[in-house]
Parts: sequence; structure tokens; C-alpha cells
Amino acid sequence: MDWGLQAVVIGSSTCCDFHGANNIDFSPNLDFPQSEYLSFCEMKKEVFSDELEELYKPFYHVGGQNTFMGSSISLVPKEEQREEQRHEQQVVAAPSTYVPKYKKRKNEQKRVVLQLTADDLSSDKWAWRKYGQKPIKGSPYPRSYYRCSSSKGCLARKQVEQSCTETGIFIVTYTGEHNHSQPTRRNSLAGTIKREFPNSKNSINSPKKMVKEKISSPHGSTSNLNSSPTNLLSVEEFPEIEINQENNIIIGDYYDEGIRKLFEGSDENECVSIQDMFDGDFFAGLEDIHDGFNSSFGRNSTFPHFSS
DNA sequence: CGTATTTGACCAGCGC
DNA sequence: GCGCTGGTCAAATACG
Repeated sequence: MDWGLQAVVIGSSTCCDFHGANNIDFSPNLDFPQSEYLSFCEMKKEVFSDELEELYKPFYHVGGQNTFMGSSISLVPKEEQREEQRHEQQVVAAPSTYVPKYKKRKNEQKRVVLQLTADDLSSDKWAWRKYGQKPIKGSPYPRSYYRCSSSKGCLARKQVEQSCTETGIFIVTYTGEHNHSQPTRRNSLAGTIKREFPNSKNSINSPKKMVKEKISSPHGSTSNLNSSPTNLLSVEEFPEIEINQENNIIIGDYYDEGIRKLFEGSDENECVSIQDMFDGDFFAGLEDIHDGFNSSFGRNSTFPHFSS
């Protein structure tokens, strides 16, 4: 209910563990209490068929483990579990001769599909570099292809296309994993920021002449830090930091790993407490980022928004 | 000069 | 094998 395209497509046969997207929490959009789900599962075991379970698969919560809302329910379909057991048995019995039953498709990898607004798009704090654009069959809008520009060997990819059914909505697909932490600053000021969809309809038939925006970003990329998730209170001096209504610190809206490490070093599973932040030098590290922001746009200014 | 986007060409997977 | 389609490459170009 109400998920729309915020569904998650699990392209691999194993659980989805898209690095960096692990912190995306879809639960606010899923009004389906865990206790009800547990009892539903119990009932389902007795009454429902495997076919119905297949129907429910798209609504399973995605995380680093096979969990639903923190529970430890296995969400791997029964047939896959049996297949995995057979696999394990075969590996144990004859580890050198085991051949996977099905050839894996080349692009059969973890994918996370999100339906975002232009504002949501601009809150993506990874640095992406556009490497292609293709018209897509059945859609009046082209699909843009981005790769992570922070690290040379990073396999993270992002596809962005405008929804043909809802104007102002973008369908974003993340594939691959970042092999590095989130960048805290961009490498270069060269080049200018461009809209992800300068004019989607025109871009298909546009002449070769490139028309670039006269808007520059302190990060020299299509991303910016103007994040304003709903239901969150901003820390005035540091817009990169949010505090939710339970007083939990949220750094950025999801891709927070890099900034977290500014303060605490290397433990990516540990959260930052408010006290730790004020006791430590966390804000000193962020000031570096914040100063660059202010020097470019003035202290009270905001980053430019993209518009569709 | 370094880094960005654009865009036609190329490649690979898939269905027939 | 062939054609369609989506994904990627790389040369050209833009910008600070």
C-alpha cells in the first residue's frame, strides 16, 4: 500500500545488501506493524500457498540481513532455501566439482529502485558522473546513466529517468556498491553543474550544441547538500545534520558513512550520540565543509535546486 | 589542465 | 543467426 515505485527489486538470488542503501528506511511508508506481520506469517504457513508468498515478495523490507522490520524472519523463498541447502550439501560433498545450475545473467546484481522528487535527487551526497543517456522504449523521457566519480574503481552506478506517469517524479535505480566511504568534499571546482534533465523532451532531439547552466556548485557536481527530509528538525548551523523527534542524530538523510567517520574513525556500525558530537571534534570537521559552502553562496544562502 | 557532460558507436543479453 | 534493446565507451566539447 502506497509504496508505488519505492519498491525494491532484488535482482540477485541472494539477499539484497546494497552498500550505502542499507540506511534507507522504507518503514515510514509501510504501515504494517511487525507483530501483525509475524502473526500473518504464522497464518500464512498453514493457509497460503507458495504462489501467494511470491506475490508478497516485493513488499518485504530490505536490509543487510534477511529481516523484516528488525525481526529475524527468513525471507528467502522456500524453493531458494531448499536450493541453497542442496548447494551447500554439494559444496561440502564435492567442493571442486560443483557447477551452478543456472548461469548468472551479466547484469543480475543488486538493484535498488526509488521514486524520488527533484529535491530528493539533489540530496544524494555521493558524487556522480554522467556517462551516458539513452532513449528508453515506452518512455518519452531518456534514461541517464551515472557512475560514482569519487573513486576510480568504484562500481556504484545510478540510473535516473523521469516518470512518464507523474511529472516531477524521477525513477532512480542504484546498482553496484561503493568501495569507499562517502566523500566529504568534491575533488574539483572545474566544470559547471548541469541539470540531470535540462530539458528532457528537447534533449532527445536537441542539436549537438551543449547548453550549460550558469550555476556553479562548491562540489562541482550534480549533487548538493541541500537536504531537507520531512519530519526532521534541522540543526541551524549545520544543515548536513538532522535530529529527529526521538533526538536521534541523523547525518545527511542516508549516505552518511563518510561524515560519520570524520568523527569516529572506522566503525561504520556505531552511531554518533549527541553528547559525543559536542564532546569531540566532529563539528570541527564539518566546519571545513560548511565554510566552503558559505564562501560560495553566502552564509544564509542555500544551494541551488534542480528543477525538472 | 583537470573534470565535467554530450552523444554516436559499440557491445552483450535476450527472444524469436 | 538476427534484430531489438539497454548499458557502456570514448571522442568532442564546455567550463573554471
